[in-house]
Amino acid sequence: MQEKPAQCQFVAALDSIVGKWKPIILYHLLQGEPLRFNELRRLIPDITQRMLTLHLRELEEEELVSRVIYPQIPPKVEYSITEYGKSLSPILETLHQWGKAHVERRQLKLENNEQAKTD
Amino acid sequence: MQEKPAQCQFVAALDSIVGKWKPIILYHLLQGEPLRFNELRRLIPDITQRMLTLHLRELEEEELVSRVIYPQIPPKVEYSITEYGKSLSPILETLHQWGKAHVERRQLKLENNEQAKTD
DNA sequence: CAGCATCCATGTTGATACTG
DNA sequence: CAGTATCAACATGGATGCTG
Repeated sequence: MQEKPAQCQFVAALDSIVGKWKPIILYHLLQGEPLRFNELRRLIPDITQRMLTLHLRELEEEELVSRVIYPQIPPKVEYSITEYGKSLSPILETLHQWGKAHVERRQLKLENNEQAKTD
Repeated sequence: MQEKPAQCQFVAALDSIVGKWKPIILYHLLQGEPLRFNELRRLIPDITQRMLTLHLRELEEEELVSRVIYPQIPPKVEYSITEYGKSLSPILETLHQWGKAHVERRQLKLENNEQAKTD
């Protein structure tokens, strides 16, 4: 632990966040409303059933998301962000802001390249 | 782009940061001093030559890191953080803080479980 | 010193079909 | 509705040997 202290924390944090769909799942749940399985699917059109299940299980395992089952037919399951999960909000927000700027910057570069060609 | 705006930014941001070793590489370069290839290897003992090369190339590609070659024998190459790369600092810092708390929390839970057993 | 090339092991995600 | 199971594809990382 002593010889690679910084790395541990990064890895621990990133493990909770990475996974192709975790940030976007957390993002939606951080809006505050509990969401049902199929509601999440609709909000994240490209995700497969399988990956949504897997990632939700992992987030639940880490106590970032809570899962409430209503024992009824048809089944109803609601996912919501936990108090602990809310502590991720600053990270997600920072990532979101930076990502936005990053995309815009990349876009600008492409446009400049196009411009250079026609000059 | 319109139907999944949030996702794009997250993915864009995370792409720049993930990769098993990127955060730790950026972390070291963010200290300010330019570092040579083998200096980075020493600072990150577990990384392989291959991965250090690959990740540095990707970071360079995104203009987060700059690579300066001194044409001499033996070769000398220095890597340093770019101005743009410095904009990642808040993200890395936030991740680092959260990761630290996350690890401590997990540790606490384990201890409590041990405690429960002996009770 | 600072790499590149090759091959291989593993992990992650996707496609598809099926179920209480 | 909210999953599970299985198989296949692809991405990521590691080990090793070689080079200007």
